[in-house]
Amino acid sequence: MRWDDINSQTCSLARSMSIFGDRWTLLILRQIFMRVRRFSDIQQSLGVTKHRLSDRLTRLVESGVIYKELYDKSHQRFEYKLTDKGLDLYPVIITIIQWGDKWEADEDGAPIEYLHKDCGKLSRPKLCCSECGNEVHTKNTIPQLGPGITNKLKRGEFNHTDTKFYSKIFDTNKV
Amino acid sequence: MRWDDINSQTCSLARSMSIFGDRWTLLILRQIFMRVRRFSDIQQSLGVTKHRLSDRLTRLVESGVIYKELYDKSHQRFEYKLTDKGLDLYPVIITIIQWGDKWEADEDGAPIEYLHKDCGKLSRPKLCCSECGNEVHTKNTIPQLGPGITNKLKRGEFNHTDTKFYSKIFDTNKV
DNA sequence: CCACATAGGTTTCATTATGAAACTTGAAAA
DNA sequence: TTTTCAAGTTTCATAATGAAACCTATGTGG
Repeated sequence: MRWDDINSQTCSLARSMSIFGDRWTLLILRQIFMRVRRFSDIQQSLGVTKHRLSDRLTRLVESGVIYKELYDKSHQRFEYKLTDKGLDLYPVIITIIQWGDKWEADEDGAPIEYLHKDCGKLSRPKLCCSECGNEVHTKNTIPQLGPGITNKLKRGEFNHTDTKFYSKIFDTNKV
Repeated sequence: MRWDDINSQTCSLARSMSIFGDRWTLLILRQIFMRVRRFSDIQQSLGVTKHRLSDRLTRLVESGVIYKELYDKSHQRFEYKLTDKGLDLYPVIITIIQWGDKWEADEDGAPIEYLHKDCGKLSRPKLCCSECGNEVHTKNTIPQLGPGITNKLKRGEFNHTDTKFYSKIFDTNKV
């Protein structure tokens, strides 16, 4: 299956991967979160080639994750800033960093720590239930078919790729 | 910069990307979380080529995210299961799915919903502070240099790549 | 017993994606 | 006037990926 075909699937993870499922995109976004917002600053700090960076930034603008803002009119130069859609990637980046801190850091510990303004303490953010506030993990959640699938099934619009994708997980005939 | 060089950086995000920063790895792990654990089941459900799948599974085993468990002795066949390190990727996958549900789903809504056993309600997990429990987002957190950097700086072991990486974000001379 | 099927791969080869380095462009600083 | 700089683009070699055929050790139906 090709890159561009993946995001046609009815799967939020697959669609997300079609936007930032590569080596660089999340690193670029992290720099932007950290206020490294100009082309050459991002390029030099990450060691990504200009070619690749240019391509990734274009794609991120196209998918509405970042936008360009003029900061030097005479040179027509831009800073890259996060849209609301991009700002919403903060939990994704933090969660991955948390995992890396725990499982891939060396003996020295976490490279960066996060101070939470609300309480003034160093925070290790956790994933919590929106309803009861308890921590969420594999063992205490049950995935079930949502409207994105059941509606399509009712209308008979569930395609072959999606059927193969979900039939191993759910009994899609039982809806 | 090459793929294999990235994870030598002192950055938890970069190191994580060197493990699952590609189109397929997180999709494969998601299937394993969803109990799709055999080679051909994963392969057919995702539409990934056998070649790629074989390669990705090998890498995930090597990096300690999954392990092989014999389920058919005469055929020497294995299921792929998550280690503790792999199970800890659940928040990463859920957080990305949440983002995809919000920003990339079609009108029908989320393909899959998650029932939280603790409270019996459909949950939209959020990132919360480990100390005070309040939600964590860009605006209310302050990143600061952690021991993973300061210790190396004190010992003079901070390399050129890392310096370039962090100097745009922090004043690493001030430590 | 023979032909065929099945799971879980590996091999081969064409296509894409990526990296490295040189080139471009327009303005400004020395 | 020459040089520098930011922000790219172009070119070309190398690496990653996809598609499809092949392999191997069972198991099954006739």
